[in-house]
Amino acid sequence: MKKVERNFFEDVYKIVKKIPFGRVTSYGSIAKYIGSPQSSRMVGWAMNASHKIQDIPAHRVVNKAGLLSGKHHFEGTNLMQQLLESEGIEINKNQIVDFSSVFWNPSIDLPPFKN
DNA sequence: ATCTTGACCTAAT
DNA sequence: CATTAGGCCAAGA
Repeated sequence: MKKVERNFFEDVYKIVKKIPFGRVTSYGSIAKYIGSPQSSRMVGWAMNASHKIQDIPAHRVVNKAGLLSGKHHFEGTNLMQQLLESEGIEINKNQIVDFSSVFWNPSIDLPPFKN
């Protein structure tokens, strides 16, 4: 058995994979769902490491303000925005339009924290 | 082993 | 409104 990633990262990946099409969520919400509401930075780190993993729609994860804080980590300058727009999400100035409508809260849509 | 940085969030000043 | 500080955990130098 090989444990390349910590349990924390795996949990993050699981949730990110479960983000529905055309929806987005925030780092903090994921962290909170896992049980560490103040470990949102780690979610970002998990995303940073997710570039080598497939099935990780990191473009669907933004910050709490609906700002594409991680767009600079994608290829090009606006790949993240294009991916989101291709899912029907409007973006203006790196900020998701009507963020509340497309926001997807794992704590609500998914069952309570279970491993 | 220590120190710094990081795709964050909240609260305080 | 801008800035600071605290918190969380991991990876790189």
